[in-house]
Amino acid sequence: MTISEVSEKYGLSQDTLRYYERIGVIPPVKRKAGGVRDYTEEDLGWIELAKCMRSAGLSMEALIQYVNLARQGDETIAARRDLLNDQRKQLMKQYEAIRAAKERLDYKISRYDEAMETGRLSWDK
Amino acid sequence: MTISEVSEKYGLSQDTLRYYERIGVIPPVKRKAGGVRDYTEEDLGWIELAKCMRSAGLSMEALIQYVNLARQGDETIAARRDLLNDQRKQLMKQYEAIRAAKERLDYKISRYDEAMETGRLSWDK
DNA sequence: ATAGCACCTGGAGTATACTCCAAGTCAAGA
DNA sequence: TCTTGACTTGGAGTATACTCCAGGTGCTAT
Repeated sequence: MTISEVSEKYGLSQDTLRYYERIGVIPPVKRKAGGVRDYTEEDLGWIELAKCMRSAGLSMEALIQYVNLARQGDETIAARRDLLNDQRKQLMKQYEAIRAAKERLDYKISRYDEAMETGRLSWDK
Repeated sequence: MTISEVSEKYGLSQDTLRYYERIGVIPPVKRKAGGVRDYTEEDLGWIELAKCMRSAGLSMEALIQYVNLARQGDETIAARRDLLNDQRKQLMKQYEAIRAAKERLDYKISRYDEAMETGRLSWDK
């Protein structure tokens, strides 16, 4: 699969795909004649993983570490599991922060909806 | 309340508090003699709101817009409600992204936990 | 009165994550 | 053969959100 097809498929720019590979967020992609990238199914798996985790807010650094460990083989299984657990913890914190903010927004919005009838908003918190 | 007390109370650096005020994430804080900031309860409310929304990932720009509208009075009630609704939508998207990533992490972690017993990991997705 | 400390401002510097660009390679069609 | 277009690399530039710093002011305790 070419870079333009992968870019299309995942909604990531070609620059971003090359950047991810350059810094190690995904492992190196094999090239065909002329040095042109030819993405395999496995490459696509890494890209999808990176996209999923990035969209949830995981840092590039965490992804790079995970890829580095994965490339070192089975001795790093425990380290990888620990890394994933750490990231899961981060994610749960972020989840809670969003839940709290959403609750606050819902409260404010309900007050604004009321205010739309009276034309003014007397108290704000 | 002084800036050092506010910094302590909310876990935001003094630099960050001054920065938030400078760019308009919170409205201007009244000064006492010598130009020193003296935060009121209302100021603290704005800071807490900013902290809550920032921790959930809302952009500075959205907060600045909200503060600007709020400072213009009751004519902007509808605009503020719309802005809050937009931000709520963003938040729900982020919530879903995190949920999906967490699910994927949970799956991977469970496979790693299994692999800890056999010492290797045969398949990865 | 003077040393020390908390505070002030304006501006420069940093980290993260892209995003853009120049200059070059290569394969395919006119 | 020549041009076109997709691809390559290395490096520079950008946006966001801080974070740090120099130089200065003013209250307070000795």
